[in-house]
Amino acid sequence: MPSGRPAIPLDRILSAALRIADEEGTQALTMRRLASELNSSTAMLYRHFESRADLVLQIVDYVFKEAELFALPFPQTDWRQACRSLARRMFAVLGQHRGVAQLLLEATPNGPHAMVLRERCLAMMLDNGFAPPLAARAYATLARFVLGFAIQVGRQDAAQSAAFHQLDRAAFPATYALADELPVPLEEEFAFGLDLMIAGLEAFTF
Amino acid sequence: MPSGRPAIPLDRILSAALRIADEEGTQALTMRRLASELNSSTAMLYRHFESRADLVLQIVDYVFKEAELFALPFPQTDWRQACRSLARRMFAVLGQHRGVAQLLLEATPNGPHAMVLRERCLAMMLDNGFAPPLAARAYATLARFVLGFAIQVGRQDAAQSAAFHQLDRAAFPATYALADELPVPLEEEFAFGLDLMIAGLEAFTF
DNA sequence: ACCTGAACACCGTTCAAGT
DNA sequence: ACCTGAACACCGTTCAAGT
Repeated sequence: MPSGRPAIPLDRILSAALRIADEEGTQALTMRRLASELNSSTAMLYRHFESRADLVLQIVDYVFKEAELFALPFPQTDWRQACRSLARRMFAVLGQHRGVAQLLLEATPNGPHAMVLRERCLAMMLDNGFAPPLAARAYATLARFVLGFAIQVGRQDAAQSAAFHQLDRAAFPATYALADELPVPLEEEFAFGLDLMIAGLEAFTF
Repeated sequence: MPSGRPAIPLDRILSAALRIADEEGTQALTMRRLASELNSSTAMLYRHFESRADLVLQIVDYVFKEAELFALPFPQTDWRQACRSLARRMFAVLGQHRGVAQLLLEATPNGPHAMVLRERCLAMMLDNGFAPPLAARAYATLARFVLGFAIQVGRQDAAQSAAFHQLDRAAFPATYALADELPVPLEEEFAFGLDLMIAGLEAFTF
């Protein structure tokens, strides 16, 4: 092929990387795998990214932009609903992209989209009468709560549910009695924990 | 050296592995590194562990045993204090051993110690009048909350705190106003979130 | 029986050499 | 200017060969 071949656009690299991470898991996202997916070489990738960690950073920002979390409408009338819907949306997005939550552990998102989202959320809390220290702690805690649960998506043992019914009833009476309720699906744990935290926040806002 | 040299005891391997993971991070815990720490070879490790994942599993169980979480006294008079102290202890243990929380993501702990701990916690909740579905959800959610936060220990950017004071005040008024409160230390986020969840649980227990 | 050295098939990263 | 093939220093895992 002659000399006029264009450089591979960044968007195409990132979407290919995201697809690999989602479909085959984070560990399958290697520089060689990504390069071969693009019919190119690993050295070419180092023209776009300083390192594998840098690639990860750019993928995270790409997802934030794709999800347009920052564009969520905030019904300022009720901070409970605003917090609930934002947290759920964020959890859903991170859960959908398996690899991204794990990547988020390595680098806190300080890209432009994440900053706008934080600003809008903090402003909403202040508008609703949250004292400044409470707003800061509430936002930080909720954000970390979402990430902490999102990172655990898809890690449940399938074989675990049957084990609770085969326990020694005498040694584990309480666990045996709750065998029908265990294990709790992660999504339900998330929703329940979120409701508990919002209910707990009520006590701080009069 | 003659033939009588004994096999390396499992405890010595696991404690060496834990020390490497704690001091140098999970990524430094390679089979070669661990083998050379023991003045041995990688092939020898495969006599004790089926794979690296299996090594990880045994390290997790080793920590549970070391921490003796299952031996915590439960003051059955107050479920709030019992939940609070157990969650804090667990968080502290996991936070202290940097690598272990990360390893816990890969394999839910179903070792004997984890099972005893779960039994005692569920029994305590039932004794305090929790309805069975509530006890199951409360325990599952609290356990996952602890792990979700513990896994984020030690991942904070040191350079981040200064950034909040250098923001464009017009574009980010709320964030700028809260610059003194941000970022919230992870330990404080954990304690605050735990208090919120326990406060939220009050509503379910009359 | 237990361990070793060396091999196999991978990684991330770099760089002289091509067009 | 942009890309490539090949190299370097690593991985986890396996296995014939030693004692």
